[in-house]
Amino acid sequence: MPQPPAPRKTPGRPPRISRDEIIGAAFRILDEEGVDRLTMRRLATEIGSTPMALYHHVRNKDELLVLLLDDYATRTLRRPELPARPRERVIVAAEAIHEVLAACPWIVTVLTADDLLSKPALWFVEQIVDGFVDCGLPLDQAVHGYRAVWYYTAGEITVRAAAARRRAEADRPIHRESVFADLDPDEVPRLAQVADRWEALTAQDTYSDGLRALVDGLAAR
Amino acid sequence: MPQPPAPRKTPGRPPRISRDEIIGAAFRILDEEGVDRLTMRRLATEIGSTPMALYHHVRNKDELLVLLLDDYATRTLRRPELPARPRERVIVAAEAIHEVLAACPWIVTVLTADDLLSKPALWFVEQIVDGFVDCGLPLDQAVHGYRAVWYYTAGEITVRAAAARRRAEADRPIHRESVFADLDPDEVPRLAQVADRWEALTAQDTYSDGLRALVDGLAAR
DNA sequence: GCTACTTTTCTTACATGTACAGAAACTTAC
DNA sequence: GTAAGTTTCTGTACATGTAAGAAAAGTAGC
Repeated sequence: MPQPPAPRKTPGRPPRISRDEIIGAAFRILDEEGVDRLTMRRLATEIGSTPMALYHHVRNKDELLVLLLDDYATRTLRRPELPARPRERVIVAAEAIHEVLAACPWIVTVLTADDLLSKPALWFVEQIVDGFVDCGLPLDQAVHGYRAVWYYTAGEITVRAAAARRRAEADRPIHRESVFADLDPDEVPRLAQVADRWEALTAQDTYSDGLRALVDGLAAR
Repeated sequence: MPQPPAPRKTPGRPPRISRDEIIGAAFRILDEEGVDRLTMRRLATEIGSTPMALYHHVRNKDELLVLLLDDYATRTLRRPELPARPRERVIVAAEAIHEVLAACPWIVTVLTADDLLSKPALWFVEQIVDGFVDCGLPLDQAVHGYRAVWYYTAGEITVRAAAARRRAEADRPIHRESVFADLDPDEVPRLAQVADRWEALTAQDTYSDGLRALVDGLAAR
């Protein structure tokens, strides 16, 4: 004879939805309809509930996005083969994080809201800190080194995402153009020199180059 | 005899408010009541107009904030004495930008929306690019160097602002604590080692240290 | 004067995140 | 059974940014 599915022991009204269900539905919406369609109302109807019911499982929309990122990272982050040289280890670990984050631009609004110290990322943070220690840095400085790498990485992602968003809304008169339009070659000669190539130059992906420079500089202390 | 204030020649309904007036009022509100009170409605009543009238002088709220930042930077940015050594020049210029931005946390939402290529900042960008060129970098690499510095700077500001915001809302169970609560010393030994000092370590201001490392690494190419 | 045109302002309306106040659906104690 | 307590859910309401269109206030040509 079939039992009642799970004889609950906790008091109170039994939940009809769960945090996992919310995250799953949110991810579906994100995937199929884009980040703009991911609203609390849309999400509620997706799981057959009401907007405010969500707030019993998630503090607010930002936390939901953080949880989504956690979930995504857990499924996506694969621990790479780490090179033996500590400096390379730092770089590979940072690049792995960067790669995952760069692939999901929707987290940008939350990227800074929590500094990516989610559990799946901890191993990578460990590798970075440990790599710096193996480079000869004292532990405290190694942590600061990780912070510097994180600042650089988070900045790259957010700035690049903003640039992409700006390109997408091509109708607006691009701010940069107007600034670059009348550069005074006496005042800012270098900028005037590259003005026409600025767009192309800044479109290049130089994350790894900058990262290596940063790590080199940090390890050389 | 007093003339009618300015015999207009342009057709159309004469404007009752100006962009400058909007920015001025916005700044007053920002200063006196904080960024949370700076809403389009509040701003409209401040200058005796209606919310939608603002939109004829400003594309949207983000652009308003960018304009505000421009205005603020124009009044605040003072060109510092630049050292002779190119590497130091880059650092001083970057620190000047950082100092101004760090002082007004309200721009964080816009920081990335436009990459600070506003006119008052151009001189500083020039100094950074020129400093890298004088370090021996080809012009293209110098521009990339500036980008790296900007990524690092923007990241530092936004991440730090987010951390401050999080500290301000001290009621919520801080995410970081829960992540750091049960660190497995076998899995992440370094992190477990610094877990109790993490908060203090990351609260330190290490912007300049990281910047120097980055610039050193970039200049060494 | 009047009409056409232009530019700015105002009114109304909507989507969004979320606060707040109960109502609903359980368990436990009697 | 009933009462108390706890947790989850629902309904309503508000502040916000802003889209769309109507109205207002001018100029230019007649």
